Amino acid sequence: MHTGKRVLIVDDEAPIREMIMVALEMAGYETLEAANAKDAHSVIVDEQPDLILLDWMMPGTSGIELAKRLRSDPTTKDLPIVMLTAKADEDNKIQGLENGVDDYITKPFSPRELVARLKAVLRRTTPAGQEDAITVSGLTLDPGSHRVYADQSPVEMGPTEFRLLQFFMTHQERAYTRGQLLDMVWGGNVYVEERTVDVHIRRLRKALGDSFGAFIQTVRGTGYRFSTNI
Amino acid sequence: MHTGKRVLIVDDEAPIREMIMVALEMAGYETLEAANAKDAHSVIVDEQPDLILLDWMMPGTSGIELAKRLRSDPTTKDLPIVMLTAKADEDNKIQGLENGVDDYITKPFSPRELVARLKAVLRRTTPAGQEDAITVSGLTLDPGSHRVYADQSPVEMGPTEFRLLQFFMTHQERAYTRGQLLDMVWGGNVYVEERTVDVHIRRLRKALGDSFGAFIQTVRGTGYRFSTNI
DNA sequence: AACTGCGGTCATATTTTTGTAACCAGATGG
DNA sequence: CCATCTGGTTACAAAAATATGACCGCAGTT
Repeated sequence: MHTGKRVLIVDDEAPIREMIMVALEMAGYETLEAANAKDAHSVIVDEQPDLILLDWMMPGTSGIELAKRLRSDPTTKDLPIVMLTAKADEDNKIQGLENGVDDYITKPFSPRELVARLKAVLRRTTPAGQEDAITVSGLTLDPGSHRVYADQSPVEMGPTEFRLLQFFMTHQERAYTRGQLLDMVWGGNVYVEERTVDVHIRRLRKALGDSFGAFIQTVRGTGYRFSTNI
Repeated sequence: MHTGKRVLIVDDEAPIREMIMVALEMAGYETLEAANAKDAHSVIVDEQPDLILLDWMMPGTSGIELAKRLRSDPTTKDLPIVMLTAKADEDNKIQGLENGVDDYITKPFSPRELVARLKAVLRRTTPAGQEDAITVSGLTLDPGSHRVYADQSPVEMGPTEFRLLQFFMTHQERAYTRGQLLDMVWGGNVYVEERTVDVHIRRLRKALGDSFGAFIQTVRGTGYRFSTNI
């Protein structure tokens, strides 16, 4: 079974990370790891995992602190977070849920339980952008067939334009800087000129034609935005 | 483009510092320099740079030592650090990351890569600002989408007008002089005529139309005020 | 090797934005 | 009612940001 989903494990204790990694990899997930909140943040930006498994208690920035930060950043606010905690502390649980954590697992836990919970969280958080086609005002993007339709007729575009459009259609009505788009669409760790974004925006608009291309709006001094509200 | 970000370069070799300074200044950064850890510390305290670029190997206190020290001091623990090292030594990298270094560049490197990495680090360490939309009497300003709505319909305006309105909507019912507005909206250390404010007020009022423009009120002899109380 | 698709960069148009100056008009104070 | 202030408007040129077209190089094909 291959979900291809990537899970980032954040815990300061290496043996625990190791144990979890083994469990998840046996279940068909890919894993990434980080020993502290700061590293975790870098990995998130660079690798864009599908879910993050976060230890509550860590030296330095605590798990809850990191969760809060991820929630407040528009580029990571939809990233599912599952909290790990050593004690079944109800207060923590409440606090965690209030901060938008998606689930909560108390140590010790069985690998079986862990995998089951992750699967549940992923099931209810992913269909948004991964599986189903999105349609807005006659423009349809289907991740399954990897195709885009403008009023039923197929539109040709390159892979980067496709990902860019996919990102925009799943994040409408919000302005993104070129830097943010590079992080989200190109992925971190790649160092390309910000102006390159302009060029791909251009290619995307051209592919979409005048009427649909108008959804991709320039926000002067900031970046771009997808909106059907012209 | 002026980011205004200040980068402190710490390296014992003057030519290297020089080279880096040129590269960064061309990219719009302000630079500071220090030849050793001790000087660096003074500069950090005095000038409070936004990021520090730190050579690994230096006579006296090593870069990693300084990094550790900066991390342990509460006043500097959030200061982003990028390490420079002559050799692509994986061990160093690990050690560096464990000590909370934000990124790591191995010499030799291209100015392009350097600038790109610094930009990426600053991007992920600079916290996001105000995110929630503000609505007053049918006038909505949404920082997220970077849009203004007057009774649901989008209003077009330039970046400066947007910032001006944002300032006003977050500081209502209070008169500001042109000088204060220049400081708060344009930012300090820019020299522009005070009368320029009048022109932007005019543009903002025009964009908002008669009814909403009336919220921007002239306070004769003083400056302007935002108030829904006509 | 020639061809092709794609991504990134650059140089050059084009469009917007911005700051100022000049000129007006209403308010203020004798 | 006049002399002045203070703010309102407009026009305009410089500056900044974005759009666009062309080019180059790298992989994968033919």
